[in-house]
Amino acid sequence: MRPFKHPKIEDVALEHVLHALSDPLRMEIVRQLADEGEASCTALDRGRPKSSMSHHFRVLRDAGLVSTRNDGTVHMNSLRRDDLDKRFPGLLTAVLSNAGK
Amino acid sequence: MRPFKHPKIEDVALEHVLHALSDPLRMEIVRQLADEGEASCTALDRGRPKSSMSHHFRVLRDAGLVSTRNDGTVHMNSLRRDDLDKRFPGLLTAVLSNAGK
DNA sequence: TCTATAGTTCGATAAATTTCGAACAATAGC
DNA sequence: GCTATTGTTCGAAATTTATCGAACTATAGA
Repeated sequence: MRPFKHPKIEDVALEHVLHALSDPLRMEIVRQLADEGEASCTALDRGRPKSSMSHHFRVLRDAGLVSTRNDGTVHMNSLRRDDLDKRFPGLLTAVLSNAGK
Repeated sequence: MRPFKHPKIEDVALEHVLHALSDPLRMEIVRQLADEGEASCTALDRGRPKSSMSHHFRVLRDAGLVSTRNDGTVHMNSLRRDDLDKRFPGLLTAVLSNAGK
């Protein structure tokens, strides 16, 4: 499996970030990544099938929120926090501090 | 025309706010309301038909972002900034300071 | 090489969203 | 009451999104 394509942070649109975060499952994923650092896809499913999770991680990657690296058979996902803080100062902090509401 | 129903601010979900803001036209509306205070629906259309604007304003109202009051035949819309700042501290500021990106 | 594991991709279906014209409702002003 | 203005509601079509099973790919380890 080839490494994934991640958008350059300057190409990331606020609109896409907000859309990615407007799904409860994706918000929960982002929240957990913020709390716990890296995580594999299966570590964050909630009994949902792999194909659904794969879809959501792709949305998060395409929106510039998440970075995925290959480690053996496992895909480790992490929040692109530094990138996002640079591109949209204060946004992630505000969102995460209000997440779950 | 009866006054509109606006959700109580404590019933507003972050998820719905982010979804409402993930549309470029709605983001632009919110941005202008933040800049210029109240505005009528037609003042913010961009050549779009009335029914489309009405739809977007309804999404914004239902998401708790916008308040609409009746003034004669005109509907004046304003951002529920105080309510939103209370419910989601820092969120609107962060979004608006990054809007347009 | 064989097998188990992790995740992607494909295809189909269902649900939600966007868009806009047309008909309708409410108010202001004459 | 009549008319113009503002905006809503309805209905339909087009697009996007979510969901999930099934087939497939890639890697680790025995």
